[in-house]
Amino acid sequence: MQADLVAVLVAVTGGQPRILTTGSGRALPAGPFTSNHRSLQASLRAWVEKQTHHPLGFVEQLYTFADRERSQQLGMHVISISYLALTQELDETGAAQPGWQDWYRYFPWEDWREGMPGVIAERIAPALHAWSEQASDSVARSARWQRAAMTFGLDEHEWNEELVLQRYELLFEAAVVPEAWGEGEGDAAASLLPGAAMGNDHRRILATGMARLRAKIKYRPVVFELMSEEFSLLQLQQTVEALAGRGLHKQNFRRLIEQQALVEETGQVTAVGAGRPAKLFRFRRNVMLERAIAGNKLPLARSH
Amino acid sequence: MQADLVAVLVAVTGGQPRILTTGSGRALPAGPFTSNHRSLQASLRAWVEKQTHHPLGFVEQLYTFADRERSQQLGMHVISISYLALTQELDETGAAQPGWQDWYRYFPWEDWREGMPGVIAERIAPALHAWSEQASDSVARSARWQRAAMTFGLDEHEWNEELVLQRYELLFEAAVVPEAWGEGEGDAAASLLPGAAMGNDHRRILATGMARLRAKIKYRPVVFELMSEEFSLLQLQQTVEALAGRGLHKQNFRRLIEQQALVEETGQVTAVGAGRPAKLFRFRRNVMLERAIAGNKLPLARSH
DNA sequence: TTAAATAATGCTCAGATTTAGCATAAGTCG
DNA sequence: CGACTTATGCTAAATCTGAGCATTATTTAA
Repeated sequence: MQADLVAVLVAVTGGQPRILTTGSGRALPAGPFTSNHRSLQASLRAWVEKQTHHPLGFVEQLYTFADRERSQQLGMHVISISYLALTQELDETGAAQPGWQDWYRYFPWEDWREGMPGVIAERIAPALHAWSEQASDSVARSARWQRAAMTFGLDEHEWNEELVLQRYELLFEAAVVPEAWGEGEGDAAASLLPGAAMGNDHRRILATGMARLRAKIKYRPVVFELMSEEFSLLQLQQTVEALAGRGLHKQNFRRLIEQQALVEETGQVTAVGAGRPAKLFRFRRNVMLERAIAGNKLPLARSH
Repeated sequence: MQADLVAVLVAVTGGQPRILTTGSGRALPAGPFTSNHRSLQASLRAWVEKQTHHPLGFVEQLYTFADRERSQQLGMHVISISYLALTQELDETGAAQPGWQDWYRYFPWEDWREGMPGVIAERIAPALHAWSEQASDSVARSARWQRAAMTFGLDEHEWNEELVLQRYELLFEAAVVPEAWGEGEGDAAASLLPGAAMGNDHRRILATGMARLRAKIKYRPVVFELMSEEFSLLQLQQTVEALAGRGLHKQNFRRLIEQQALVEETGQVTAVGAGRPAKLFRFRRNVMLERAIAGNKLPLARSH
């Protein structure tokens, strides 16, 4: 039995959520768990930090799975232990590192910052409707559609940004993502959705990581791991929006951040472009402990 | 490399939260991951169901760890994958199964149903205070006490029932639990707290499971996996209270349950003892899907 | 038979939180 | 200077929560 580590390594650059990939964007970075490390997490940290030249601010285990399919030999399992980790894309010199991709490249339907993405009404809803109709009896048909509608915020249902994994799994079941097809099995291409696929079950792991992060930012101050030392509240908000895939109400966002005393003013203001200059803030790392224990909230009300 | 499965198997019987143990209550049930199963979860399910003669309603992975310490040979790791699973203690005939223990036996300080347990003021607070004082400088001392106070709800701090793991780890660091001591290392016994220890890191795993479950019942309808087919709202409430380790406000509890349409009346009433008979309810399994997707809430306000 | 005692339920209220906007201030740009 | 952009202050309304009062239905003890 062998153990692999797989990482969903997230950064937010220029208001876009990014993940580190390998294999021309078809895989998540992965490596064997080498026994010369004390623990799994230590092993992961060492390995990722060597690749990115950035300390990992936040690391969290996602899920462990063992799939026989993934191994050549029958009866042989590879155990994969997946992690979510937060970092920054650019190194100290601001140089771009290769391999980073926008995560909405893999999940175009997850980005609701500009409202419901066209792909949902144009492609996903019809596909899921067709899938619903394939069910044997009318009860199963309506159950399928119910599920589809709730998961994707169709009909009267609200969009819930945390259901990234459920949505992916639904699309998988409905066989409208290429991963659901075996090797060279039919002309899938025609019926496929936009959104890049990945090898193995890496897109599923990515979905798990996205879901976890979207849930986490609501009650733990992890966003700050993605920010540079000083930032404006708008930058902070845009980072949250990038991750959550939805717009936030600006005034309420600010109120909550300041109310919880998560940040302090640096005294500086932004030098740049148009509009009134924004005050700069820094994260009060000293509240880390309290908040990590007590919990905190980020507002996720809709915007506009 | 070898993989073990460890299960925190929870039931609530007679208003008490119970866990399945082995080795005279010194260990959690564990077994090797056998390769003749498709997945980890399938393997765990099969194995536990054989032991308990109960289908597992709810299974969730907790954490995977690899500790060199746990293995004899240097450089050899055993990977342990821990799970939380919910079931019922009694089999169909109502016969008691061996090995079940009250979980507060291992964590007496976690049961606040009758208010703050005496052990906190009498033993834990003094021990943690002493530990704080051992720190080198005054900043570290006050940081230690701050942490202790927040974690255990001392001073002005609120008790947070979800911090089971943090509390255990704090006690471990302060070396007031026997697991923190090496084999036969000194007369620990004198300074030890009430609360049964476990072998390996099983008490830590149990703490992880308790914490996860306490968090989960607040937003997923998992309590129902622990109930029998029909139940009164008081029984339901007492089950939640048993898990959460705190009392709830009865009227508010009912309001939330009914408001969310999680249950439906069976038309029956309880036959038993004192007081006005209670209506019996059953869980509306058909809302399982919606709720599993949409989330739901259990109230956890204090009672009295 | 009646007075506790025990539970179940119905309702109300005040305070806190959340959502959605309005209004204004302080800059940049053409 | 006027249009435009972004930052910020404030508030009203709706909802959610925590607490507690009051009443009803049964069992048990006096």
